[in-house]
Amino acid sequence: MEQLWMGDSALTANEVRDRLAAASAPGRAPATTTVLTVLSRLERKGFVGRSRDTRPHRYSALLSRAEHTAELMHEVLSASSDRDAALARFVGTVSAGEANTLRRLLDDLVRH
Amino acid sequence: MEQLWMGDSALTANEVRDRLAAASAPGRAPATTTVLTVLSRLERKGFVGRSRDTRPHRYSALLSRAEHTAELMHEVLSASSDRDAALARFVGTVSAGEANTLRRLLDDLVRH
DNA sequence: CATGTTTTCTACACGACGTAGAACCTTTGG
DNA sequence: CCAAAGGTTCTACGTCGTGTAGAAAACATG
Repeated sequence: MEQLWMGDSALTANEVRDRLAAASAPGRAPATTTVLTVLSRLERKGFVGRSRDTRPHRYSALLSRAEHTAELMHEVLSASSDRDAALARFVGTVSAGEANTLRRLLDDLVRH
Repeated sequence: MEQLWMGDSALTANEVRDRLAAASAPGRAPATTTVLTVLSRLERKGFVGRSRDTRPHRYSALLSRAEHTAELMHEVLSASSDRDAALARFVGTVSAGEANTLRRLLDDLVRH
C-alpha cells in the first residue's frame, strides 16, 4: 500500500485510488473510502502526513522509500542482542556488487 | 519468544517454560502447553527444529540470533525497489563504531 | 439550501499471536 | 500389565493489525 507514496508525493485519496486501480488487476480497484481509511491509519502511525487545510486533503510520505527501508533495517538490527555478529552475518551474505556499494559508501563517509 | 533459542540450544518445552518463568515477572509464567503451542508454530514456520524421536522432544533454533537478524535485514532490503539507495541511507545512519565494524568485515571479505 | 464531493465513523472478515484447557499418547513404577 | 505421571496435540478464545467498505457527517458551491 505504500508503494505509491514512494513514487511521487502529495496526492489526494482519489488520485491514490486511481493509481491503484491502474496498477492492479481490473477487478481489484479499492473504494475511495478504503484508501482514506488506510491513509488515516498510516498517518496515525507516523508514516504519512496530510494537509488538512486544503480541501481535498493531500497526503505524502514522511520518509522516502529508501529512508523507510533503512530505518527498518536499523530496527531489526537493534532488536538483536549482538549487533556486530548480526552485521557480520549480514555483510557475509550480500552480493559482491552490494559489497562494493557498501565500500564506496563507507569511503564517502570518511570525507564527511 | 525467541530469545531463549538464541541463548543455548536443544531444550525441552519444560526447560523453556522454566527459563521463561525465571526471566519474567513472578506472575507471568506461561503454561507448558502454551510453550508447546508456540514452539509448534515456530517449527511450522521453519524457525525451530525438534527431535521427534527422543521422548521429551528437544527444540532448537535453526538459525542463530545473528543469522536470523541478518536474514531479516536482507528481507527488508529486498522489499525496497532501490536497494542501493536504501543501503546508502542505512550506512549514512550507522554509528562511527559500526561503520568501522563494517569496514573491517568488508576487508575480511576480500581475503576470502 | 440542495446536491455532489470529501472525510470520518463504524463494522466485518481474516490471519497472526499469546494463552491455555481437554483430550490423547507415552513411559514407567509397582 | 496397568494405572499414574508426564508429554504432546487439538481445539478454542481474546486481542491486534490490516484490507475492505457502507453510512453518516462535514463541506463547498451553484
